[in-house]
Amino acid sequence: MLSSTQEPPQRASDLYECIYGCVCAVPPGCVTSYGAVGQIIGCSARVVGYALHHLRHVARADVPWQRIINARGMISTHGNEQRRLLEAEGVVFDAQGRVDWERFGWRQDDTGIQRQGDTGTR
DNA sequence: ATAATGACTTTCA
DNA sequence: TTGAAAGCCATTA
Repeated sequence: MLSSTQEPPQRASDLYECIYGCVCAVPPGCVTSYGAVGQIIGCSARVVGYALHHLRHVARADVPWQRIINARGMISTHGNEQRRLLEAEGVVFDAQGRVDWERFGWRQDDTGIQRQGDTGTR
């Protein structure tokens, strides 16, 4: 698999594996959003969040759940703690506690920057 | 089987 | 600009 970081989900449990695979595919020092992963694997953002939350129920230290933040580039829950971990990864937060998608916003097709003048201000 | 929940997203006021 | 409500889909009870 050259680029397929995850395979099509055959079952609900496999769907979680897809999500974990996609999260694991995120390089260190980068962040992505729930919706982004949801679009990549083909499910809603809520499911991604639910899957990541399920990580607490299982031992999945291999999954950098910290790199997954909400669409606004901010952290919803466990803010301060997760933010500290991301900073340890090399991610920088601005005064508003937001991350610059221009620099850290990772996508499956990060082979090039393809964003369109989005300054990150939504 | 149905109902409720949830680490989200987007839109309207 | 910020704030609140609805929509979304899978999991769990």
